[in-house]
Amino acid sequence: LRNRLRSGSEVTLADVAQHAGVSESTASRALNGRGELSDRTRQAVLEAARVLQFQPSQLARSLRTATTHTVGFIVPDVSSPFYAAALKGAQGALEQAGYRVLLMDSAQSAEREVVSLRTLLAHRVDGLLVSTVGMGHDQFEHAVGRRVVPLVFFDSMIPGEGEGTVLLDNQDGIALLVDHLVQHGHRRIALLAGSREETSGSERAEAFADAMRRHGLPCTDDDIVGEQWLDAAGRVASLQLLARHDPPTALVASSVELALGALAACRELGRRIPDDVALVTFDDAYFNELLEPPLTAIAYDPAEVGRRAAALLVEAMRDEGDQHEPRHVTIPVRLVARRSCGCTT
Amino acid sequence: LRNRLRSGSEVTLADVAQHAGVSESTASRALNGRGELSDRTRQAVLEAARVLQFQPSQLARSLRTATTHTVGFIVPDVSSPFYAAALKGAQGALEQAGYRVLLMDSAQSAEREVVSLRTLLAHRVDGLLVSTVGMGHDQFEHAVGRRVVPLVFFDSMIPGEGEGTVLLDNQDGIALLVDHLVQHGHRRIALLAGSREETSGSERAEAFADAMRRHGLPCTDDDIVGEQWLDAAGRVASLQLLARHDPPTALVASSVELALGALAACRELGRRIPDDVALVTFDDAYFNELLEPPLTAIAYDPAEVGRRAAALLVEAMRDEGDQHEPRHVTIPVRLVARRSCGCTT
DNA sequence: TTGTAAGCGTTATCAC
DNA sequence: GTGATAACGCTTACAA
Repeated sequence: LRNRLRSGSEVTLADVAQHAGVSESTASRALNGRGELSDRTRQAVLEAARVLQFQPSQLARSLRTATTHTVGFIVPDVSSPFYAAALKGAQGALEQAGYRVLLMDSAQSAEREVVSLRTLLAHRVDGLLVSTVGMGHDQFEHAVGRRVVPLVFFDSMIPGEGEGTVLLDNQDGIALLVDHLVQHGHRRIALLAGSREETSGSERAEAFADAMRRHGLPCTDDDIVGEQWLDAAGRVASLQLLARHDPPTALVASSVELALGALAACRELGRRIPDDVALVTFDDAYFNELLEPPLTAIAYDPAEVGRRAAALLVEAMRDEGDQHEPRHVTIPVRLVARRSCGCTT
Repeated sequence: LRNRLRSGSEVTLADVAQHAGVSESTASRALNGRGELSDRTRQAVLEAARVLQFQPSQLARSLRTATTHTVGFIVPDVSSPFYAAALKGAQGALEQAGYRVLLMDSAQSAEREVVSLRTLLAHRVDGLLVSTVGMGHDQFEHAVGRRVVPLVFFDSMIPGEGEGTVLLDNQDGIALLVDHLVQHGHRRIALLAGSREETSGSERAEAFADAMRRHGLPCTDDDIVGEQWLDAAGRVASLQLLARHDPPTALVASSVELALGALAACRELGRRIPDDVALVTFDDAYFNELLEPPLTAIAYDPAEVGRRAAALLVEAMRDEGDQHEPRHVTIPVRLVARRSCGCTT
């Protein structure tokens, strides 16, 4: 009783055991439903725990069992709609599976990502969910060291690393966009690109070049501009593109932020969408419909990315022993045509 | 060496000590910079730790020191732009102060919020940052029990609880909106309300009634409609309001989600903004400028809410002993006039 | 069915 | 300066 005051006022298993008149091990068993024991003692222990409002220390439990039921989650920017949604999806799925999430924001820096990784490992997380900003293999290896926790990448990966990856169908998304513009008769098309250090950035850029090539259309390095996922970057890139002597007649934005930047640039320049220049984008934000003009976009469920990644990770943590092949899942995307491409819906 | 294989392949302090040829206590001291010890041994230990890639177990450390350097963060919905931004602000500030964040999403349910609280306490977090969906005092007391961890509320609080609160200036924000509409000549104004269970919902509703009263304008319960922060709810409420025989000439949305719903409703009904009905809103999302028409809104820095809350919490955790008065901070807001109110900027 | 005791990886209090 | 040793709060063989 007085004991409680001393040790941080926490009720411990010892208190419960004493109150119930049994040993600590019996109390432990009763609470965890392990081993056989009489109904009377079990009830007594449960009752004692209830009365004392006992809450087992996860710390002590984890130290003993070498499992924390905690997973680390690393993203370039939690406040971005995509990552926020993915986080929500993952958090929900993980909580259902009995895991807590420890969150880190790498702030678009590979260096901070490495630090986050180490911090999370020091906390002995049972698994890791990461969207990398582009660590190299060496950097990654150095960060995790000899540690062997299951890890799954989502949205952005390091080839050959991790027990799984969950990526959007970037290839298909960009192809849908370009095909659609070509159907509208466009031939000079440019891409507003994001960071090529990230998988989604590089895949979308490559997919763009592929699609253009497939249609027999010209596509040089000059037609793929930008390297940051910021609307400011989208604006600058668009301004630059539209200032050409022979400007593109259509713009493909690699993300909605970039598209917003393009929209702003067009207003500044007095270019009308889609008449002067068409605009289509990856990411179908919930406000796309309400913009002027409504934006033609690639839609998908961002929370699903988090959920699938979580599912893969939970599986990997479950049978940690066996060494199975890394699993790769691709999240499907679809085209939502509105007015910014030239459609008159 | 072989030791490592046995115990989860983790390098422990014992390994470091052995490698450096010193005792565990000395190794600990060297790594933590406590106590005086010769430069030679300190170097030896540091070197051993480096070579072995030693990473102290935060688990063991926490169990021993009774401090986890972890804070729990509870929000109604991480994927909402506001909470995502607040989270980012808080995470950054906490990380700088040496704390990790354990995230929980209450999914708008008081019940789940209670569960989250208990989970976090079981993990022995050093502090709590929570935006409540509206637990009652009793529910709250029951959840935390006799536990005494510093807690600060942000955006939504429980009166009389916690070591501090960080709220937006809801009163001022709504007043600015109503005043502005009145200046435009509006007299029949209605409010699209959010959940009155949350502080921001109730304060905004009350502020609206106050402002109307102050201007000598009529304001009954019928003029304050809705009770959820969803755009779908905003749409339904708007539809209902505009279907009246004597519809309001201006709508004040309590949040940008609600405003988006209103926008959608107006389109469906063919009502033109601001000519047929004016629309203004709390929350200045980055796309407000690009909507049609651009939305007049109350702007503020959502990340700042998180940062301030984190600062308050860190302070409270630092001098946990002393019992000082709860601190309350109010985040200032400002009006950004665009076209949806009738301005012709 | 229940109790005893060892141990998880640290830090802190003593001695030496 | 440095090293035993005892916790921290729990789980789990192994005994009884």
